[in-house]
Amino acid sequence: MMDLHRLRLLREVHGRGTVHGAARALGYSPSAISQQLAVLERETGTRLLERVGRNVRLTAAGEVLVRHATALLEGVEAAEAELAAVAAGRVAGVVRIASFQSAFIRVVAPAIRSLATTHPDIRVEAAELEVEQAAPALRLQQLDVMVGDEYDGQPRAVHTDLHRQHLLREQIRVILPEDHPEAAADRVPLRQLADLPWAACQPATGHREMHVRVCRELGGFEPDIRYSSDDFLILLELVRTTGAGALLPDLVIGAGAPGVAVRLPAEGDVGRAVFLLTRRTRTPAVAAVADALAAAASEH
Amino acid sequence: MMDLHRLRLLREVHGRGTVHGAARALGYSPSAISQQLAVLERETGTRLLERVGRNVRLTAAGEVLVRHATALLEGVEAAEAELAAVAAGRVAGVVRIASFQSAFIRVVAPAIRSLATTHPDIRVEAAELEVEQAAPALRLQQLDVMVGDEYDGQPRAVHTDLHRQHLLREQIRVILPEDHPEAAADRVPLRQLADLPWAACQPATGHREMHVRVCRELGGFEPDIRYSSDDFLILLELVRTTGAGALLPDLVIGAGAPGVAVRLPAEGDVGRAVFLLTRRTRTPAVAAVADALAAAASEH
DNA sequence: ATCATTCGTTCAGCTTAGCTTCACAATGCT
DNA sequence: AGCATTGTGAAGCTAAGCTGAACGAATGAT
Repeated sequence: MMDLHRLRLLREVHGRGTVHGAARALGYSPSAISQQLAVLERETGTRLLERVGRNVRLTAAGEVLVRHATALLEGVEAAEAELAAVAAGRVAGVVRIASFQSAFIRVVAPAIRSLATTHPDIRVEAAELEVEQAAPALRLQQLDVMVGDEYDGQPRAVHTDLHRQHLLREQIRVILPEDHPEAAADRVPLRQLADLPWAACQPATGHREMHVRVCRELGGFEPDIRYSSDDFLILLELVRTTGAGALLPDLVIGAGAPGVAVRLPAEGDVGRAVFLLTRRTRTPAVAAVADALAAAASEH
Repeated sequence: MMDLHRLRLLREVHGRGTVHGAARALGYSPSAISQQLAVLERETGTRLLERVGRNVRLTAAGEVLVRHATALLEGVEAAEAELAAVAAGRVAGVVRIASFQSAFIRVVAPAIRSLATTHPDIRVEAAELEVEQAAPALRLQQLDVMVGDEYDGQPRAVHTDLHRQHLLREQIRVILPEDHPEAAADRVPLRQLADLPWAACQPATGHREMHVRVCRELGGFEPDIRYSSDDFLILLELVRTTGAGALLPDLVIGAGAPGVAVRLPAEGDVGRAVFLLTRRTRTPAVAAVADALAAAASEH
């Protein structure tokens, strides 16, 4: 078992370039450093230092080891910091979140904001990422929380080894140009919109499949999807400027969208569920983040 | 400074749930474990264990520490493994590459293939990622090598702290439907293609800007970009099926594309440079990967 | 060319971290 | 109640790891 103390000495020698310098910096005699590094070489069966002039330089193997050493020592510092925070009764740690766009804006961002005051020792890292890519990352510990969506009638893959928590349910709205004749009524019959050009996400996405399915089942027509983008905000903008229609969940609309009409389909309700996924064993920090996300979601 | 040995004992106790079990497993007396953990508690100023019945259980702080401990111990194992490989004269380590799509297929993938035999101890992780996002990741050590592209006349941001290495230069080709009248000649005058619908990448990408600029400068017209995707293979398919045109670099074409005509613009040459970026201090493993990428690139 | 200085390493000697053994209190099974 | 099993503490021993002195090699000043 490699010893951290020896690695610290090695790193210091690498940083200062001389054994004496490292000894002075760490409050040891040069002899101690030399002996410990000799032990490290014996343990690993590798030459780590070579003399050059009256100084020493690390060998290639030494460089390799020093890289790992710095990483490990940083890890120790992180451990000490988190432990100190936990000991003081606060929840701490790094939590990495992945989310799709609209939940990112409406749920994740507000949650991060409130966590900054309720749990200042939790460092949240967030990225926009698709659900399908995120599940493996969750298992590999590269990710701690992921926020996913699931349209009615299009169940996602079930991950029995992961913990799923419901966040919110929302309605799918019909988005029309303000001056569209059908925009007068509160509920819009989809079958009247068979000739409308549509804006939707790229093929092979949940939203695109939902769009096509809803038009077929409730509207009885094949939609003419003329514009596509995976960016919901762009879809909204496309409706406003090109006069196309769109089917968008509540989260995208938020408080309301200027320049477009937001209606419900007359034929029936279509919904979307938003949920979060974590590993089954939650750290306190992950639990706190999950709670904050649930609270932010309940605002909608 | 926290000691790895104590952390190992803590982890073992956590895993087995009893001090005696951990002692048996590690070949110590139970007393030794107990004493070392007491020292750890004193050092950190935290209670890590609590008695439950005649066994012990970790406190919340203990759980936190044990999580860091396992990560650190894994790090030590990785260090030992890499050091052993290096000592045996082989180059080892984990190298993370980011690349854009076409270089991924034509350069990165073949390089990975050849590295598997020339350097079996290098573990290569590769992801498709855009250049602009990758430079910060490179600095943060989340990434080791990135492959980027640069169209003539559209220089990328200069990163003086990173090392840039030229990989290859390629021509931009005019891709036409096979039955297009201009496809008869070897070199196609762009000005004859002013009325052609075009397929190109999304707005605000290097390729899209190049496309518009080339049409304006060499062709003297504003292109009617009707189809857009950031996936070059989709663009190629769009040309084959919809009859649109495209401007694509050699790497996308590869050995040749069935069903379309690949020509050069008559008005002059447009090129694209492909390069790689690493941090200035390269580890042997990163250097080996860079060499393999350069070799794979020289095939084109 | 010579000498003083600085460097890294080695050896002897000492201190103490860390182990074992033994003893003891607390718990749970029969 | 009796007994095995658990975790912890005290005493004592071994060896890891430190200091200080001595030595050879390299460098820079004179």
